[in-house]
Amino acid sequence: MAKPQNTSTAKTRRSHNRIQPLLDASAKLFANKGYKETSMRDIGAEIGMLPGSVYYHFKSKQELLLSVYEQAVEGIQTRLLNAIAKTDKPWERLEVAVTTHVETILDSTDYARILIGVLPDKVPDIEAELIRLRDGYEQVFINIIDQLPLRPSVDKRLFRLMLFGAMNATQHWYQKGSAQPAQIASEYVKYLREPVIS
Amino acid sequence: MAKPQNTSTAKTRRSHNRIQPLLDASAKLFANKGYKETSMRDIGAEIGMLPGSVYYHFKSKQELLLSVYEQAVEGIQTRLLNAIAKTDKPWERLEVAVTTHVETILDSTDYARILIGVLPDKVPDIEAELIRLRDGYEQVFINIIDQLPLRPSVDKRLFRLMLFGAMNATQHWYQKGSAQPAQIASEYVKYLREPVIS
Amino acid sequence: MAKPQNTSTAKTRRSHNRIQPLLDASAKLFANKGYKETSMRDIGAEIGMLPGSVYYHFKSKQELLLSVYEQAVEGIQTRLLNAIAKTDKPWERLEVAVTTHVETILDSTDYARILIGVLPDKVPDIEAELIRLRDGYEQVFINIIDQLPLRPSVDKRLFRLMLFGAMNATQHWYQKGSAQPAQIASEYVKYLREPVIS
Amino acid sequence: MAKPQNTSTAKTRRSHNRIQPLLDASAKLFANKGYKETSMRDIGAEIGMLPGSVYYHFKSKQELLLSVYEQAVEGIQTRLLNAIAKTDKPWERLEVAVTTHVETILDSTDYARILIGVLPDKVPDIEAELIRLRDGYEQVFINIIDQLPLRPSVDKRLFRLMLFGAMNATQHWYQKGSAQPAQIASEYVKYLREPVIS
DNA sequence: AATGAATGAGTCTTCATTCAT
DNA sequence: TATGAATGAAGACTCATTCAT
Repeated sequence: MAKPQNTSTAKTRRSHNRIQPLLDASAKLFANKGYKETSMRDIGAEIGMLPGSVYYHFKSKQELLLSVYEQAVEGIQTRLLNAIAKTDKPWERLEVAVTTHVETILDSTDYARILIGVLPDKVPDIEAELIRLRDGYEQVFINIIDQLPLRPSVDKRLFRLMLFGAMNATQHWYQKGSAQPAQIASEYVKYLREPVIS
Repeated sequence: MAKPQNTSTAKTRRSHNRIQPLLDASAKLFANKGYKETSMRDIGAEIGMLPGSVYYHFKSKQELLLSVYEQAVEGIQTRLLNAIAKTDKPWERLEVAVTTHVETILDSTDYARILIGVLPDKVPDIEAELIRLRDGYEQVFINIIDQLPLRPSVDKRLFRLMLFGAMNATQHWYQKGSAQPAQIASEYVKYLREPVIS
Repeated sequence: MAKPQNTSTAKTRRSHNRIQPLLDASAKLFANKGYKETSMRDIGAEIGMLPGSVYYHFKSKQELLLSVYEQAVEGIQTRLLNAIAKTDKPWERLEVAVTTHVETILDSTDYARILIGVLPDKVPDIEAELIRLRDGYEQVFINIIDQLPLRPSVDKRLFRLMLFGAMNATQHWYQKGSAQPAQIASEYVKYLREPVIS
Repeated sequence: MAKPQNTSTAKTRRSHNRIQPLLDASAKLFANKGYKETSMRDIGAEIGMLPGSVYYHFKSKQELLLSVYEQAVEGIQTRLLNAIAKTDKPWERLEVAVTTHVETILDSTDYARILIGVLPDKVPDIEAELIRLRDGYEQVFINIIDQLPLRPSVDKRLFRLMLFGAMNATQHWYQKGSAQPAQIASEYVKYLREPVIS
């Protein structure tokens, strides 16, 4: 997912110009090693900054995670909304959405990977906030699925949770070289949309 | 999953029986807080033992995790095999398997939850061993899915990974009171087996 | 051996000057109690610092020892070279060298005592480095002995090892008040230089 | 040095028959790794005994060291006395003594190596006792040197300390294959006895 | 805006020792 | 005689955080 374009004015940008590198470094490390496994020293070192200096910009490690999380959600959500804007057909929209989601959490910047890799319940102090952010994003899926012509017996919430579980799990087994993210995504949709039985 | 039943006499039981409490305590804490987030002090305290004493029984925290993991795999696998033994029909077998898996990781002991909650790549030193154990269990699913009469265009590996992702994710959102684990499971199978489209 | 004189101004001195006190404290404790017997807590306490704080300056106990060892070698070597520069006569040079060595390891700073008191093979991880440093110093003696007009039947290496053994052992039995280090040194040289037989 | 022959009666021997293996194991480990570096667990393991069991035979690690030390002194002393009994000539006696000592601390059992390798001042609680034992042995050398026809200007104590330092240091640099212990020993005596100057 | 220095609580682990059995 | 189990103190080291400069 693209780093969120900086919309701030020249003035604020100047004073905050270590913020973005800091977020990028954190995103990278949180995504690759995990939140707990990443130290403030690691983060600082990544951009040639001492651990104490990081505190000038963020008042705690949790704040850092929160900011990264915010940018991550904003980024993936923007991308998703752009992608689904291209069509009106419900199942096509779902496929595009699934493809976008899977592609984003698999190969793009490190930001989106955090959304799946860092579990809110491992950071109790900001768990609620993290979940709130994530829920905002998932709402897009709720809407898409809501438009789907599904049999009444299908529980749309369960359907979404199933889909999310499947999509997010790709991060744990996907490795470059085998199937492409987009292929995985459309297969998943296909298994749900068409009868799988021979 | 059943804790290995203690077949020893009352006499011999006295000596060995700090191992199992230790494993139980570890399972509980690893499952609830995470591996890294659980300290040897926590584990010891859980059964009224000092941190150093734990080392009489396990030579490292990793060894403890490994043992817990082994028991977890053994337990869930036994349970699964028993469950699917009741029927021969492929789709029924799958449904039973999915139900068993979901029920096990949701409500039974803390052991099975570790299988989903503790990611092997967070414990590099024993990562391979952990994966090996887990793969043994997943093989059962591979076999079940292999027997399914699926359209040739369905990639069985992807099908399984999708299912696993969906099943394991339940652990992150399930809360007692709403849908029952068994219901969730059979819904998931239904979405795959029957056309969801109205 | 002279501690490196601090040439910095009062201003800059403030920041850096915990390193040298730390080395001094380590030298003292390593020399008096031994490497293994000295804890990071001991070292920190010696200069009113908490154990964790020591790690701001040195990344491990071994690094600390290594630095102390380096300063020790540098100090004794400088002192030795200065001392032998005063004369050209081979036996005089040896006597001056022996005297300097013995005096240094007996009464001067704690640094030199470490060279004899801390055996490299007790610190396997940096053993090679320690030996390399020590060898650099011993080379000076090799050169001095090489200039000595000795009977061809004398094995210069053994001669040196004998001398070193004798000199360094003084540290284990010497106590202030009896013979002076310089006297001991010149006696040792005399026993080798002149016939000891009546 | 030969393990001290067991002079106890059949009765006491029977009850103490784990003592000697324990001492042997300790001697081996203390000599190879050092006193502090050897744990009671290491010692027990060496003879298939649990750490707690060792305490049935010795009430502390220090007691163990003390016993090992006693046997070591007894052994090397017996060997030395036997060796020097063969001649009356003072310088020959010295050469035999030096040879015996060096051979013993270099190649024989692990016992004698402890005498040089374990420094009494690292075990303050029994330091005095250890020194007393060692002094008993060194007395033999005092006597031998006393018989030597030395110039009056030679300080016999210093002469002995020099010799001991040289002899004991061999343990730190000697490696099988180069000069033989006996050769080293006789060279050392030669350097003192005959003028080394060409 | 950042650094250098330090803190204090916590991490896993080791080990001499004790003691009931 | 020896074991199994546990203790408690200590070990090296890590880390989020603070703060004067």
